[in-house]
Amino acid sequence: MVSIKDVAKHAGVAISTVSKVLNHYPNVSEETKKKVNAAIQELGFVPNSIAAALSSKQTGRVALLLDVNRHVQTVDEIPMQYIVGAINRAKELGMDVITVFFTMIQEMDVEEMTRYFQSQSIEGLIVCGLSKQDTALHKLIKSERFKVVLIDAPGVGVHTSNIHIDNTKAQYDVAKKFILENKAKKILYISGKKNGYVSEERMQGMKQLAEELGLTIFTRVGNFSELEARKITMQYAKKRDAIICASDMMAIGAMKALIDMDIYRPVCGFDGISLMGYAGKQMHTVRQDFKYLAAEAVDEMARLMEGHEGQEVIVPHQLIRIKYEDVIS
Amino acid sequence: MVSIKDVAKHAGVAISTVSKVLNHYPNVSEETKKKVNAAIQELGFVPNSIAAALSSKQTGRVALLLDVNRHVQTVDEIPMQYIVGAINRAKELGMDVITVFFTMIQEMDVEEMTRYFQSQSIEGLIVCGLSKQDTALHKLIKSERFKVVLIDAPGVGVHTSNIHIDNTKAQYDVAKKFILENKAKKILYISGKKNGYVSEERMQGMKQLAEELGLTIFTRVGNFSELEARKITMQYAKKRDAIICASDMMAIGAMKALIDMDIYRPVCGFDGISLMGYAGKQMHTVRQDFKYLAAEAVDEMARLMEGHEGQEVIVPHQLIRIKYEDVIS
DNA sequence: CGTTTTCTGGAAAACGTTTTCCTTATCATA
DNA sequence: TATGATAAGGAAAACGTTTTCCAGAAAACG
Repeated sequence: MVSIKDVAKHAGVAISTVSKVLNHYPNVSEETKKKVNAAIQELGFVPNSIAAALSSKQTGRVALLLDVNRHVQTVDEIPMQYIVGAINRAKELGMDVITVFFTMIQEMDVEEMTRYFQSQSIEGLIVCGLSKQDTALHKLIKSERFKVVLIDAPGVGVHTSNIHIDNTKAQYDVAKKFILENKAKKILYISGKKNGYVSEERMQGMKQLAEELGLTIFTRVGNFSELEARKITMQYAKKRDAIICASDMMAIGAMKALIDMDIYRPVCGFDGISLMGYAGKQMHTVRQDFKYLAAEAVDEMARLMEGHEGQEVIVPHQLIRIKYEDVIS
Repeated sequence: MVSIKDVAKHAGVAISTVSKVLNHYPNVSEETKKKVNAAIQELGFVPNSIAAALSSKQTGRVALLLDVNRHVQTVDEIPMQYIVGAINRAKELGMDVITVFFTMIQEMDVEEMTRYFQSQSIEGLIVCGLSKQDTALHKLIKSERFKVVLIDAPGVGVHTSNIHIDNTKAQYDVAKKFILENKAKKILYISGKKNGYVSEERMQGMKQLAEELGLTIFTRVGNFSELEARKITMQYAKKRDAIICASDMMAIGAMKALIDMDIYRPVCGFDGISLMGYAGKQMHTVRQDFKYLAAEAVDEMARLMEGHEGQEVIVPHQLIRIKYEDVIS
């Protein structure tokens, strides 16, 4: 393995000089730079990032934390979008590769997590879909031992940023459009997780809307589960004239139930996943660009690593009517 | 940051002794072990894997290479299955973190890849969906600089294993069952990628079957593309009485086309993806357990890293009739 | 012409481990 | 009792960088 040492010898300079060239230090003459670069070329030198990390105490390693519950459902495309978005952006930034973790977040304690990340020399955490019960993770974040970017959860600190769409407004807007268009009066709202941040925000949007329109909205907790939404629909849809779901997966569950019951009710979703295009007719929904969200999260992480303070970032969303033609590539 | 040095001092032993305890060396007395472990506990010592890697020249780092063409289609769940399967198994084995790469395999050259993996101190590559044109990657593999496990591509060497189902047999079996059950005579076969290994194997299965049944099978290259399969179906389905596709995504494309054309033809797929359950009626297909496949690939990588020679691993598949109820969780 | 400042580049410590030798001490064997 | 074998643990080099500090040369200044 050819090292910086060999390069130094071959170029007739000191080790430190090679390092300076490698890291684009200012105080190296053009001439020396050329010599060193020539030596690098000739010897086929490749810097060893492990050694660099050890020496500089900076690994640039970031972990992407995904909730294990999400991909039990294999059709859920959102985690993949996060991964693709994050990794690609990380590469663009020359940031060290992102490692993906599927943690049973609920089951780990702070100690264990800290130990793990520390031993892996991970400096930053991008956390997707944190909920209130994840106490250990909350503690970890508060400890400010790591830079943290939260996707879809609140929290700002010196080392903590968060990024998400305006869920309240999005739910309000899409539901309003949907309700007015369908002249719906008796809404069944299937909400997300109890204690989930986004769930509560979306619920808030529904409440605002209900008040504004003078409607009472019948709500059931669907837990972001397709199956649960299906059951709820089975049970309550007959007496309602429209169904609004806090996620597309639940909207799919609802639609499947309606088909089984052989009745028609308009359904409104949330997320804008491609699967919608396969599963049903066209449908009102909120389109979130998860890849973009993750890419922005990485950018935000980069900011934190440069020493900036945490902040809240709101990314835009779109109201769409999704259908098969939109998702086929 | 408390280091091995601090532990040594606190326990009143030498640095090397602590290291030996950490790595379960045999020649350490129980007494010393206890002292050291106590010190580790008291100081909250966490070993630094970066330093260990540098010193031992063993990182245990493995990269999972996924073809970028695959997840342009956001609904393709297979890459995610690979990721989950591989990462979870890696964790079980205590193997070092798996890094996920989305490569435009065709566009990379050997130098670039080698440099990248070398600089990241990556020792093993799990490659998914290699095809014949990927010359650079082929060179890289032949160079035997890295341990390689190929998923769905042939190749065995001292440092190279491969793992896959028996594609020929699977295609033969599922097609036979499908054809006999539907009493089909005029088959349209939509094949995978030209020059793709699995595509050719599956094609081989079809040929065997055609010969055996005395049928001529009309084949078109679908390139594993839903859209392409849709077009092919539009063009040729009328004159055929059944459609067999080399992948479920293409089967979905075909079914969508049939709906648009308002004609019925039985369709046979391959892969057993959950999306099938959402997109259509029930359908014959071959179920591959991609998570398991990836997990086995990681096991195989572990074997290679222990110094064993490469080998070919065939994993089992299942013939199934997939439907919505099977995939909803 | 002497003095200070600015530029370059080198020497060496440091990062936190692993690993290879050595040195004792203990023990069994002849 | 002498001799070798074995067990336990220590000292120090090595891994490949970064980074701090220092030295010398050249340039700028008065």
